[in-house]
Amino acid sequence: MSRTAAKSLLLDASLLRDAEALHSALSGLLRVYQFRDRDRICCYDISVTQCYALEELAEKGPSRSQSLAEALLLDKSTTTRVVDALVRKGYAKRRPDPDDARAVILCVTAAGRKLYEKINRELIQQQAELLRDFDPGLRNGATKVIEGLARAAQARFVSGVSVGRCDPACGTDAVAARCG
Amino acid sequence: MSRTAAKSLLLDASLLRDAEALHSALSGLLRVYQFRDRDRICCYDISVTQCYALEELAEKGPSRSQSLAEALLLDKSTTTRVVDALVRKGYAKRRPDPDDARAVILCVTAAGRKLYEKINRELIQQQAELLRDFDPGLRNGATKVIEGLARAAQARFVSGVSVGRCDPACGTDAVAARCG
DNA sequence: CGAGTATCGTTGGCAGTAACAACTAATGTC
DNA sequence: GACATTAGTTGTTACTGCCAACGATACTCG
Repeated sequence: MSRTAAKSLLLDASLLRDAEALHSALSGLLRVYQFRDRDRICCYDISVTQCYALEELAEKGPSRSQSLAEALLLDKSTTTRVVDALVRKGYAKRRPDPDDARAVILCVTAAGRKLYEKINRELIQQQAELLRDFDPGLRNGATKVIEGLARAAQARFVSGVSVGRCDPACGTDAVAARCG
Repeated sequence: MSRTAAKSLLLDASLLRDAEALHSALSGLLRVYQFRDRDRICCYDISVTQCYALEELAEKGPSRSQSLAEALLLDKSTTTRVVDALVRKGYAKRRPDPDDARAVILCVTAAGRKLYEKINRELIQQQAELLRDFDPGLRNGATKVIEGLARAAQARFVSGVSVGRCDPACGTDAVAARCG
């Protein structure tokens, strides 16, 4: 055990350096892409979150409100309101669930699918322009790396029990507010 | 030119596939990390955007409101309000700019720096845990890829003239709202 | 069966995010 | 010194996101 501990300590220095670099790089990436999404998606008729919801419904098919919330990592109340907006704008609709009178089935309308596909095409087109400057061999690798990172982050940050989060180790003092 | 065009067409198929895969992977990554940030940062006393602002001021030093807005890719009015919150909570302060009576100099307070460093340490620690499962050779590569992607996206999505965005080619019809 | 409990989704309330437009005050420019 | 420009703030609107409370339905077990 002491050997392992020593080794782990040795690794820690470089690991922390890497973690810091990754953190910094990811911050930048997130910022730019959030900006891009605001900028592009909001040129149309819906907000970014609304578009994510539309995407989820369009790609994965009809869904209950709760599973949509889980997929989007949103609170159920937020999901209700996001769907409200989509319904109001005619891009989604709610149907009663025949199996459970409490639940609703959410699905996209034809207009919703059309809009989603249009936005999606544009976003992908933008990625294509960006990738065009990359070495073809790197392109695939980049996606692989992102996917791996996303998977790892999903597993680690979105605590196993699906919705429950903020494990006891969260922060050290001012945790009370949201994690109490 | 026709040869180039033909070649470009040939490339387009694989390029589009790659773009689609990247788009999808990035969507997931963004979603998980946004969730993580909400979850971790909001355990403390500030919101995600407020933390980004704090970070910018702590890492890059005092700054005018406008350059902070540019760095965060936010509207100047949003920036004003984000800073309002930080000032109210005692993490930042505004000082008059001796060179220009219209401008203000924004800087973090000691409490602000302390809070930022604490949050930052935690976020980096989380990345380290995540990276621990990665092959050491891959770790560095991952960061490189993310950095490259962020740079390319910055250059491409954040149109050259710093703040001006939504070029004429944006979307095709419903552009009016924000880009008119 | 029927009381108690759990779950599904909605609503209310609050703070924050984000944009555009209009505005004030200070600078520049001619 | 008039006129446009720039820096930052404020007003307005819509959306995000959380927690808590609620009504309605479903489950459970005595």
